[in-house]
Amino acid sequence: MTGAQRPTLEAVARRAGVSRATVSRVVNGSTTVAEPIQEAVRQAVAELGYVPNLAARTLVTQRTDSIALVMPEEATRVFSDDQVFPGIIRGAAQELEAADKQLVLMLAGSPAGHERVERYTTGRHVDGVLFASLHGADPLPAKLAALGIPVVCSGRPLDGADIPYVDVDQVAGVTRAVRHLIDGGRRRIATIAGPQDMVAGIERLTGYRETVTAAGLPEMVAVGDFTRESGAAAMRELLADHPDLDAVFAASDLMAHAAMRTLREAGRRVPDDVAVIGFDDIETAAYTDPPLTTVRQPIVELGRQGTRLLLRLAAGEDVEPALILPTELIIRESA
Amino acid sequence: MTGAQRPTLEAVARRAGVSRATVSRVVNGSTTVAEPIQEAVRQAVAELGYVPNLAARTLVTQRTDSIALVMPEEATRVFSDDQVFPGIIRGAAQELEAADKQLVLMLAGSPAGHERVERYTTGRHVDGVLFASLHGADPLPAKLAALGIPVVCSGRPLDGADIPYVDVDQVAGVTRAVRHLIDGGRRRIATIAGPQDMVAGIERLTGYRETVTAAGLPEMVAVGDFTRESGAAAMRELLADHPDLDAVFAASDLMAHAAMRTLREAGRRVPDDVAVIGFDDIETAAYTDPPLTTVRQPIVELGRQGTRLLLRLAAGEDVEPALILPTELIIRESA
DNA sequence: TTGTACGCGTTATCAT
DNA sequence: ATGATAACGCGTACAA
Repeated sequence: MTGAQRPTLEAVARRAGVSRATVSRVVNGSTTVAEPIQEAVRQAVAELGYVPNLAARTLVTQRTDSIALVMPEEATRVFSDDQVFPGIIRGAAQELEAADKQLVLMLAGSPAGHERVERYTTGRHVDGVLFASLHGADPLPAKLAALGIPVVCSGRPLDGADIPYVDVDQVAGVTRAVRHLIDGGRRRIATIAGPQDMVAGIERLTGYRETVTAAGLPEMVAVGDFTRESGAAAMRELLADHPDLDAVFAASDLMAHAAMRTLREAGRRVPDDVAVIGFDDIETAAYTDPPLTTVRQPIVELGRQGTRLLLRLAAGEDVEPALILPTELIIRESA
Repeated sequence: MTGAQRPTLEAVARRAGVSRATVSRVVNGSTTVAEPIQEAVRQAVAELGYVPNLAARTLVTQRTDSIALVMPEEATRVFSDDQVFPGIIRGAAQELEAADKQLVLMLAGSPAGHERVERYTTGRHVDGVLFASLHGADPLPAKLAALGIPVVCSGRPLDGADIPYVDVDQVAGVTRAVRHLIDGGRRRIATIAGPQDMVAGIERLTGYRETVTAAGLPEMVAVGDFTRESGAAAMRELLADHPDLDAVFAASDLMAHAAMRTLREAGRRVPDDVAVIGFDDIETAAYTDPPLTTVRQPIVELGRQGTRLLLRLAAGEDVEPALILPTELIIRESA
């Protein structure tokens, strides 16, 4: 029982004994239609099970009622148990639901994928584009903005493009974490930094550097890419280079988790010998051994606010150039 | 520098000195166009930066080139560090990318959300719908199928509807896990079951029951909802009811993780006093203390295969009624 | 307040 | 092989 012709505006009009235009008005909530007629139309709509054809509507209104969420897809990272990207998806979905718009999810990992995203978004097939933290200085956001397409980034764009963005106050969060270590008497504080082609990686390292330097303490840095594997490798590197370290700030909880395990394997006790602090506050953080002290970022809220900003932009409003959300230091037992 | 009119087929045609129809043919890869003309058209397309208007195309072709991925959204579950849903998203995205189609993500948690999904999908705004594991006996898949809309479920539909689905062999996976416990000499094997309104929860419990019963062992069951919190509560319940248990099979890694912690807090050693096995093999499983023995399910592959099935269905092919993927017992140190 | 008529950009059906 | 031309379903000036 397939292809039963979908009813069109025309069919509803016939049924209700009015013109297409009137039906269109009722469907779109115009107030200039007499009440009894509205009622008749609504009845016909219900009887026929009429649903507007979005393609036709888009063709004339030039709106698609959908926005794209673009995420970098490193095969291994985006959907490991890192909760950052899922959190952003969820926040965006919530906000779009309220606005009755669709979420088109695009992964832009491979060059082919990136090309595809570019084709799709520049083709104006969406009303706006929300970029989740990109790698390097991707020129696409600026390109879209130049085309007049609403764009918002999650995380400050690295190429300095003048694109509205939402982010958490990375430096402040890291500063609080490192201060906490210092206040706890730690003096040889290392860091496992995030990837230096992502703004979150860069800023968290900056926060570390500024804070230890201001305290007159030495810098000890190893670089990872936010994953557990990289965290373990970085921790081994730090232990080899600085066997006397007494604390580690890791730029992600996953790296912190792996670092704790590596420390234990090396015979160091956490936090007695080495204190560890992470960043993110993923759910697992409360279940590590010992439970992880970490900097919580409101990741779902980031997705929501970014989407809200985008919707306002798409509605033609002026928006603030940046929206910075606060972080919170969650003190558990690892530091 | 905004709204610069997008070039249309008409503009390209003028530029290339041919008709709209010819440009359309070239753009859509028809072979019946003379080579030199093809070249001229392609040049014009490139110069003008022409991109087809999808709405116009959809209007006439009746295809949208997008499919919907519908997920239940329990505020807490879908995007916690459970990797099931992100994994399905990723698999679907990969497969759709290859097919050059878009992924429209819809969360159907609230009644309002569910209603929205229904409106959108029945409105034929997508070429097909992939449902991620649903709660209870949702009538929507069957309703869509009755409308002739291609539908595939991830996980067997609970209402017995005749919808094609993909799933892993839950019972076989659980059986292997419980057997492993029995082979290791365990005789008082409890389970922390998943929610009994989801097919994965039901089947994993079935697998447990069948296996322990076949071995002449007693059943000890507590029910959770796949989350850590519920796992901890269930473990406490089991300890209270059956203090002499010597093994636990948990229907998710998150619950297994929490169970291990609860066991330790109760003074039981894992695996010496109580062996623990989970289900999923999320990344964290390798990093728990001790590392978790678990049943791995190929979750990304599930998303891929489901999407592939859906695409074939949308292409008018006949497809097999079900596709069952194998699981694998990953033996680590908890059992 | 309601209806008429046009146009949105594309593909498909015919002729040629 | 190519070009007119008619849909596709809707929103909206404009007319009544």
